[in-house]
Amino acid sequence: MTSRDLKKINDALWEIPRQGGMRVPARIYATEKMLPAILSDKAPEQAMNVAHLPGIINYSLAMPDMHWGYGFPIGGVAAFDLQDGIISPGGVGYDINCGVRLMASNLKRQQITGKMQELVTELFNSVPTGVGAGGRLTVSKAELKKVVRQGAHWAVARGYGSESDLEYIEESGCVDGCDPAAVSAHAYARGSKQLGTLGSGNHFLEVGYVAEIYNPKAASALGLFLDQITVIIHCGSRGFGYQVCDDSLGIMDKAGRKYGISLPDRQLACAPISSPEGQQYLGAMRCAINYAFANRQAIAHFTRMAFERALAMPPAEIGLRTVYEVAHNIAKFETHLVNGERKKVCVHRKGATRAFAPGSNEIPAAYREVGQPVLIPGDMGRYSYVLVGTEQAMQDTFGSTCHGAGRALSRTKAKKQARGRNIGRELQDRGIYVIGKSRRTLDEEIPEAYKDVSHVVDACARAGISRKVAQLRPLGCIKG
DNA sequence: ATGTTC
Repeated sequence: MTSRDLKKINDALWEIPRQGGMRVPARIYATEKMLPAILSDKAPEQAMNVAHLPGIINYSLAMPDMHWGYGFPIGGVAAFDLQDGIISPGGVGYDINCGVRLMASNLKRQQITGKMQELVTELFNSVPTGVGAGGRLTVSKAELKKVVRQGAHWAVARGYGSESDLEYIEESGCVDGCDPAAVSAHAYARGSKQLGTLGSGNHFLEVGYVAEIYNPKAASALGLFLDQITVIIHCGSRGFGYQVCDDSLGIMDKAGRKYGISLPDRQLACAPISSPEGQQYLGAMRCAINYAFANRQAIAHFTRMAFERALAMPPAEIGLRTVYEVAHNIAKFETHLVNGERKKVCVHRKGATRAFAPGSNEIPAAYREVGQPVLIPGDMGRYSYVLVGTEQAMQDTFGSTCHGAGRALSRTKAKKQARGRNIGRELQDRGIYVIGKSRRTLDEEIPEAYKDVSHVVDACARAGISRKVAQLRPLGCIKG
């Protein structure tokens, strides 16, 4: 695809007109400068494919961090009519409820100078990390059924973190409508040993600090101040969510044929929301959503413990509280304004973040005036961002924005570029102490493997679908 | 993303 195939809507928004079997146009959020990289990938074609799906409302949307994914593009947002529309596992992704928690402390950067190595080591020893990591917290299948019903509440009830965390998690850390009977024995078996584990790939736990504030009023509402020590936890539903997704694909493939849904790409396999197959996936997916909420809640607890041990300070002095937690691989029923009327729709966000406007009841009371916090991790070496949602996002993107930097290099290309280098040492020279479980992951995750997240965030700000609040910079990190 | 899986 070339830029000639796009119609310019404004400086940060482009449209692929409806053509062929597309039911709606596709819209890409990006600045002109970002277009060549976006168009060099198959992701725009995937956004067009999504526009073919039954019941899609308004547009097939793609955020500036879009790139190629399974069926739907990563960075894709699509809402479907509850009567005529579909639910698709490819529109959620393999890592169901992959998401990000931001924690902020009472500490200033200067207070932990020289302690980063100890702190990161303690974190690495406290949070199981890497492919197949598990074992810290093992639960029976019966207990796991409670986990998938209760989400983060399950973790808090068992002493992992506090009640006050729950208010600051999207959906308060638990969604309704889960169906534990829709989850396979294999998924339960995989999930039983993986609560409180980080995983691998782009998942990480990072200690950083507030480096810049763009919006003092919003930063103050979120309790953020310059040089404040922060923690970002990025992970998902581990083998449990993966298995739920995998189990559903075969079922969806058959359902597509049964209901006569014609697809431009088999990976868009889906079923009508109202069908038994659609309901089964929704029930199982919601179990995985809650599993991920419980997972991040347990990790947050281990993080607090590690801080206390490494810094030899009491919890009140460290003061690590949850600023907010977002999901960025999820499908949810939400009420949006469609053609001037409030309507409940099924929003798929795959590598995209909810970004609700000021005033929404879904936002914690303390933040309601400034909008929903949106947490955008960058790469290991540069920076991450805190944004807030806007009214424009409610009107244009079903209350959604970007989710991260987006890959610039494939894993294979990144590994090739990292050959002969010592990535840990390079990052240490930049003042970032990293412990990685495997050298391979560290190589795949070199900063150059990612686009500059500031460009992504600026495109969303320019389009008006979120506002910049603060920039965070890394000091230490653990990786799978 | 996942973990060694027809």
